[in-house]
Amino acid sequence: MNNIAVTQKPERADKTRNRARILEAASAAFAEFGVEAQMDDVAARAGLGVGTLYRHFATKEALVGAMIRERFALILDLARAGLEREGEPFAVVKDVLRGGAGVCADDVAAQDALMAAGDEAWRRAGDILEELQATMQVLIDRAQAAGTMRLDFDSADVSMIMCGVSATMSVDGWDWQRHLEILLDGLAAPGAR
Amino acid sequence: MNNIAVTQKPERADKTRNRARILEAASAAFAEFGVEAQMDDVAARAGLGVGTLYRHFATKEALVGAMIRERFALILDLARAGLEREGEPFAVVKDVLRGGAGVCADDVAAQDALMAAGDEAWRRAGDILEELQATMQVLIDRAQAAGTMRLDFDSADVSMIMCGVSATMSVDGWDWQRHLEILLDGLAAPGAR
DNA sequence: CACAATACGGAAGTAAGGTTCCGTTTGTCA
DNA sequence: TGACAAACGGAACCTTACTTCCGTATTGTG
Repeated sequence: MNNIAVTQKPERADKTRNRARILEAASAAFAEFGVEAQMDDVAARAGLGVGTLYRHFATKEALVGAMIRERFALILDLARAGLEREGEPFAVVKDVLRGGAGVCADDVAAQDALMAAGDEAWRRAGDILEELQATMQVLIDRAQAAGTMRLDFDSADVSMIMCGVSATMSVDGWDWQRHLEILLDGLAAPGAR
Repeated sequence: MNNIAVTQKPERADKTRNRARILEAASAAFAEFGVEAQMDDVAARAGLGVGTLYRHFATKEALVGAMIRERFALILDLARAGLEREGEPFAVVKDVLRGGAGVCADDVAAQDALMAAGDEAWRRAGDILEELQATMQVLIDRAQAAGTMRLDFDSADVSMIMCGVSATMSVDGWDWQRHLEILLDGLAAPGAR
């Protein structure tokens, strides 16, 4: 984008530090209040003024977008690790999905915020989401080729079911792990369970 | 509640008519804008002033609560009809769930509004939800007794998975029916599919 | 038909929270 | 160490919606 002028001054140290602080504070704030978390609160937790927050992230949506990126980068790592794994391919798919759900569940309320995030926030993470989808597709292809996974399911559907599971994480008393397991059982090839 | 004085004057005709209009208008507005639908807009669609809207529903939350009631009353009818049906009990459970999802999908964006509704709105529909749950439990018991449905699932989990499916309905390009079918396959007794 | 009683209309009030602005402070480099 | 650019702080601003209030209109009854 703006890397045309390659010889630019390095970023000031406080800026780098503060960006990290903001992201951390935002995680905490969104975890506590969901989407309702307030910019003032995020800034306070980071020990900074709102003005500073806004110089790092021009809008609340941009901040949420950055958080989405971080989270999906984590999940992408899991999926990539799955590519290397030996063993029954459908089992690998299931483990990756369990892992991904785990990442979301680690921080349920922040998850809540992501679910309510606008299109714009998601667009900002578009490249990572695409890569994640491509990786999942490879894993799915393997499992389907092995005959252990149902055929009418692809990487686009992964987002759908993970969104469904995530949506249920924030309700007390609901057991999202069972929800996920039911879904995973449903993903098995007919007769393979 | 306030039916102690049984001999009260009948409601004025315009009041009854307007209440119905508001509910209809609210459906349309929520369908178009989700939770973001505005009270002013609902009033305008009903051809009424905001003041009138507020005399019928004291807060936005109360209005949403009334809508939730209406919707779940419909689903409750489906579940009750399921009680009468002959045939394989797990198939009945599946059909009722498909029907319930259909009711939600009829009006996806309104569904969106319900998902984002606060606790208070849900509490107002508490009695219907309880009855729905009790009815579903009967259907589930039958299916589990027949050995065709997985045993680690009860009526409380119904809300969870339906919420998961509903969360998924409002995204273009996602096939919530497949999502539901995967879940239903996962609900079968192990080895029964 | 007139009179209560009930309901309606919609402008104005209010609260909440995202965003801006500009004076002050901090970091970097010579 | 001094000077300039880059960052910061946070009070004030502005928009957006929900809600209230009270004068006006409608309904139903004797």
